[in-house]
Amino acid sequence: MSRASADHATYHHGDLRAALVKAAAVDIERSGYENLSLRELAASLGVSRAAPYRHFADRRALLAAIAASGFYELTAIHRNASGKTPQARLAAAGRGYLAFAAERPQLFRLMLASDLLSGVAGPPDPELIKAANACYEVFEGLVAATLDRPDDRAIKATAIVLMSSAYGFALLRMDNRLKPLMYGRLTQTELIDAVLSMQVTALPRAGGGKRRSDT
Amino acid sequence: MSRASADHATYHHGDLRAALVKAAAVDIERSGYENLSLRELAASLGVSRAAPYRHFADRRALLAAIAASGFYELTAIHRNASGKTPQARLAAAGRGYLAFAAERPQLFRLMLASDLLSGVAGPPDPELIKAANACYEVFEGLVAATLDRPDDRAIKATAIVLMSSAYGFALLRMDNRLKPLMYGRLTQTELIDAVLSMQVTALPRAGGGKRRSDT
DNA sequence: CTTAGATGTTGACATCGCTCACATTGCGGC
DNA sequence: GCCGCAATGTGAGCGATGTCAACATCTAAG
Repeated sequence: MSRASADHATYHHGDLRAALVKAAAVDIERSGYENLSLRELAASLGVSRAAPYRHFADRRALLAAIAASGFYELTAIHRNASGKTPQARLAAAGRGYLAFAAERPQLFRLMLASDLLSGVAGPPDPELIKAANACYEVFEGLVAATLDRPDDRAIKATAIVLMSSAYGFALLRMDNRLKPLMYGRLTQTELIDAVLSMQVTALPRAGGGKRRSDT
Repeated sequence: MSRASADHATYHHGDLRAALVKAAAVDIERSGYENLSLRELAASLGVSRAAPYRHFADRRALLAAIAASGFYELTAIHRNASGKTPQARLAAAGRGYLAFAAERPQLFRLMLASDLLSGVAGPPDPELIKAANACYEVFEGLVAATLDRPDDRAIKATAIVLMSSAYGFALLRMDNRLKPLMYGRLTQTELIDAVLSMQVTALPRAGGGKRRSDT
């Protein structure tokens, strides 16, 4: 039941499925999901090359399972975000989200920027869709709690806009891509504050005003 | 055989390098950059499978060239954004950016969400870095023009926040991932308006105020 | 015309995802 | 206890892929 250790020669592998997901997640963080090799992965776990196919239909299915587990984790982060006010809870969730993306950038990229959910390389895994939607709904709940008059349109518009900001910033920040832009000028935390406060500033108006920018 | 019908062909295959980039971009839009096959690509152009290696060191180099050409195009879009006021020009550039992402989602993903710039699977291509930086700088210029007192910190903070929003929204919107969330409630254009107006609302304060959100 | 360099081809190799036939283990029914 | 069945792991192998080396061909310069 516990994680099978390499030294213990077991009849069969303890829980190969879980071991595969775990080891693959580590591999991915090292070299990106595009470069994950199933054979190499199997070898590193001491099983044959065909063994993974007893638990996953194909490579995409493994990646989908990894992504789904990532969404479960992210959902828990959102659920556990604590604070005295709804705004504080939302901000805490946002920081948790950005921390998650910073610590596991390649997993984050697999979850939200791969072809797994796009359907361009085959229909998306149903469990993955469910996991991603569940994560979104928790976030939407956090957003709804911060609105004074939470009608559905305002909730969704605000949630999507906030999510876009956090998502885009998380991806841009990864791999130190932003670093050359702020040498000695802006620290990461200053930037995060800018993102958060900018959104909070604009928040009350979101979805409500018909205010249009001049085209 | 199926020679390229280039009437100004100088030697064997006209301009194979450009033909490769162009055909590969089409292939990528159909099935994602992860599933691009060099051999298939070469065959579709009527050349042998080793021919591409006369122009690109490896598969990554081809992908990098495609991504770079995408950045050139995006830079041109930003440069050509027209409007009466700086704000209008910035908004026009934003719409062009979102339109680009909507029309060529897989190219957009390759440019901004692949492992090419991350360095996790080898050092990034220098030309690609240059192309991406050039694109950013044009955008930063558009942002700077909208600020009243454009000190460097404010410019960079605002540019990054705006870029994050547009970038995240573009990626979230692709593959109709947002569609289930707004059935009969929000149209795409309404959402785009929300993103833009929300940013514009918050814009004057960005990077300037020490205003902190309650944590 | 000659020749050097650029461009394209053929053959080969290692690796990859994936499948199939077979061996082994564990568990539930007798 | 025993047996059989389903789950799990193995090994060999197929087709496709990225990549390289040796060879062939064409262009352009001298």
